[in-house]
Amino acid sequence: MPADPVTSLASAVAASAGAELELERPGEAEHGDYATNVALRLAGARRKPPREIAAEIAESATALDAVERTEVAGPGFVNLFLRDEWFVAALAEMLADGEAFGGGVPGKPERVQVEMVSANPTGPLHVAHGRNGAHGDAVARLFELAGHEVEREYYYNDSGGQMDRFRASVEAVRRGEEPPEDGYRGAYINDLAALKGDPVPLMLTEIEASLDRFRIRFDSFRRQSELELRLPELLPRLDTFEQDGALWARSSAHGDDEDRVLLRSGDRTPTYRAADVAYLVDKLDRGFDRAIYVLGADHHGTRNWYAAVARMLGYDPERVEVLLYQMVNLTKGGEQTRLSRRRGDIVLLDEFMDEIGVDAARWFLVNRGPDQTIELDVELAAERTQKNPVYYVQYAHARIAGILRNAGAAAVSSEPNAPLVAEERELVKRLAELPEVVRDALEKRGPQGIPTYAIRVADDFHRFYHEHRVLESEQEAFRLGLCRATRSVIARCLDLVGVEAPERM
RNA sequence: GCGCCUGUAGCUCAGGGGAUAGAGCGCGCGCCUCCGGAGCGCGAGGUCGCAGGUUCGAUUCCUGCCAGGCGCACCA
Repeated sequence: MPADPVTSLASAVAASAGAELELERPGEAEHGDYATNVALRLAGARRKPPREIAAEIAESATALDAVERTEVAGPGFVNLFLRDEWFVAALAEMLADGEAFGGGVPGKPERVQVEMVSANPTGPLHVAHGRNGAHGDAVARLFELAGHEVEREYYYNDSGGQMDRFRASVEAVRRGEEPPEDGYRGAYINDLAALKGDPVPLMLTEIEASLDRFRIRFDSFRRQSELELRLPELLPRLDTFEQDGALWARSSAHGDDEDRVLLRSGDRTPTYRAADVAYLVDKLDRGFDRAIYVLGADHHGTRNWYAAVARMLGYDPERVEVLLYQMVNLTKGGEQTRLSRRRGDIVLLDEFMDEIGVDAARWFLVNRGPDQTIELDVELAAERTQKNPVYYVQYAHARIAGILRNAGAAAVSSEPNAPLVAEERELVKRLAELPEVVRDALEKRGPQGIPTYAIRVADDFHRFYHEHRVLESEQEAFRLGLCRATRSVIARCLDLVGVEAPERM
């Protein structure tokens, strides 16, 4: 089992108290290292005053080795004050775990597929696609850290009206003509026209290059045209009906918000929704325990469609998960006006990365919860790029790397030579939070807690560093151990959001 | 009209049934004989949209209302 000192302590306290409980870090130092509100929760059921229950729990917890003393406070909180031994043991566990600290061994390891970005290759990626990828990739990394097997997939439409217009536009330019009225235009169309062959794979190659730069690698790609071939076999297995000359899925009867057209009236060609059916079967038949769709909130109307398809086909709908994220709203110079490509404003992912760098770009796009619309002032983002907290966190990492470089072959140990100082204890407690922070982020499919936590870690480290010397101090070995663990935690957090952890800056 | 999301400090946002609601930026004041000052400390700044409800306790949960965003295609 990977180290999780806080949970271990909580279990120990729970055992002595005879009740499930959680520990939290009080806001005030006088309230101890950890506190629990079980007594308040139990008061109703046990029909006893909370402070009375708290006193009993406090009494029994005092017997624990890790606990120096306890107190009952406020309406019935139990505050725990821990001995140095607990901090020393916690650090030792973290160091023993090394890179694995924060990870997990799931009771039931899953094969997870995260399908993300999936922009149709009719043009370069926008910042909104960046949010899709940043979010999806972070969730994927969380699953991996938790011990699951993850594959990243990109799905795209390579046939149909949109792609026809795209190809026609490139062809027109190649003939020296203007793209059709409803076609695509722009510098990239001219660039594609200068190359030979089908523009779709050419465009896809460029998209892949952008994503590679954005540090997202895909394990597989799926094309709509290929999947559609299975439709004649699959559609009869669905709950369908004919109306107005079209074939409909009766998805509203299976949990969807409405029915969907599968085959158009007239030419009976399959819709995108029909291709969804083939794709879902394709995913689930490949044996993924969990198929995750990452979709922009403008697709929220179809969030129940996928599970409905799974139900109609007899699959467990629990295997299908739709992650929604809100829009990215770019403004410039504080004005609420939308950006326009025409004005040469930044809306492309590549331009965004040019402007603020890959690290800040990844950070900005997972920094906020997926349910929150991102309001981004491009001017400020570029101007304040050096003030971005991402650099604050990276700086802490580089600073520690510097100390460890200077330390050379000096001994590293989790055993202290003297009583721990407040900053050391605070830092250990902070590092010990990682397993829970990671679990929480995975559970809510919201990686925004990671950057926030990373800032706190950097904060505690900088404070510790400012107050105490590491090298040539009487606590050198212990503090080097603390540095090593801190660096590892920061590196882990940065990795989870796709940001580099520099040795130097 | 219906559905989803959001309303927390000047700005951008975390948080979330409990003890004095947090961060970054911006603003004000301090700190470099010292392992990296891309740093540290202190301060000003909030009726957590409004009104009810549940609860010993609500900024957090529920309902209604107000405001904003996004959907409601035989586009993807």
